[in-house]
Amino acid sequence: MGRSPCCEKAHTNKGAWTKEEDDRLIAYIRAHGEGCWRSLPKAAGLLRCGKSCRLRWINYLRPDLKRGNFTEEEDELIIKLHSLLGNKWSLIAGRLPGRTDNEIKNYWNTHIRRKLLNRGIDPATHRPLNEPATAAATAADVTTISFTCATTAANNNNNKEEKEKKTIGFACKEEILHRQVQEERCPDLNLELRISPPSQSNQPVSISNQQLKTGGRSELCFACSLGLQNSKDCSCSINTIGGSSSASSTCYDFLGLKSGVLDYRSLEMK
DNA sequence: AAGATTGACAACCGCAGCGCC
DNA sequence: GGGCGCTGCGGTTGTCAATCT
Repeated sequence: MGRSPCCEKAHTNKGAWTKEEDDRLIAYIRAHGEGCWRSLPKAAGLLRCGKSCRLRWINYLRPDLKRGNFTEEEDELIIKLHSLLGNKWSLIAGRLPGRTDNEIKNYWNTHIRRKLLNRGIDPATHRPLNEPATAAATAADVTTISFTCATTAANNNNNKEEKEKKTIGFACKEEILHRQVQEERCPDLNLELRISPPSQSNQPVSISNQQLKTGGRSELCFACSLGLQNSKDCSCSINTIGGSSSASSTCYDFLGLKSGVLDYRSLEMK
């Protein structure tokens, strides 16, 4: 097929950004706003590709960024989120205001990995390093969780679902296992994780403890189940455009953003 | 003091998803 | 429905400073 390159590499700068380039980028975005990264460099008079401009802005120049060291609370929150989400740095960053996915990814690789290893915890599986192989393998499997139960009946031949199975999703059996693992790991951690299949209300699958209590509401999309009910990814029927309050309030509260369950300052870690 | 090694983090690369035509 | 372009994401690399030998 052959996609055109994102920029004319021969005429673009690479490497570290200069103060002047930063100033130009900031001035342009202040005047015109974010977006249209491909045409931005030319319009702003920068010899950079749009991708580079976007990265520079998002990771270092955005005014709402919180620079400086990570706090102990942030450390522990990252660990908890990583145990749930894996290397979904953008999702993790979304729970840490002022932090970027790149920053968190780097911090994880340089600090937290070592910290967990020092604690005798495998940073990939969040299980003890001396865990028997079978248990470790089980935990590793849990990091790749799927919609299998929710979708196999109706969507056996759905390629998209197959892809989701390979990436991230939640299966009923595996979800329960995941929750059990989570509880073992962090017995004091209450993330109010409520996951259910996307718009498969007639299938009694993926029932969390909370759902058992409430009768198992399950009409929400995957985005909603991740607490992204107002995101562009939300496709569930209850999240209508215009966002009636009843619709959005019906969505689950992954990680307790709305309910405040995930007030990490109140979380205790051993 | 100088070279080697390690650590931290900024930046790049390639791919996938999505929307538009 | 399929091609194309844009954007965002995650993995990897590059660079520089600090530390070690």
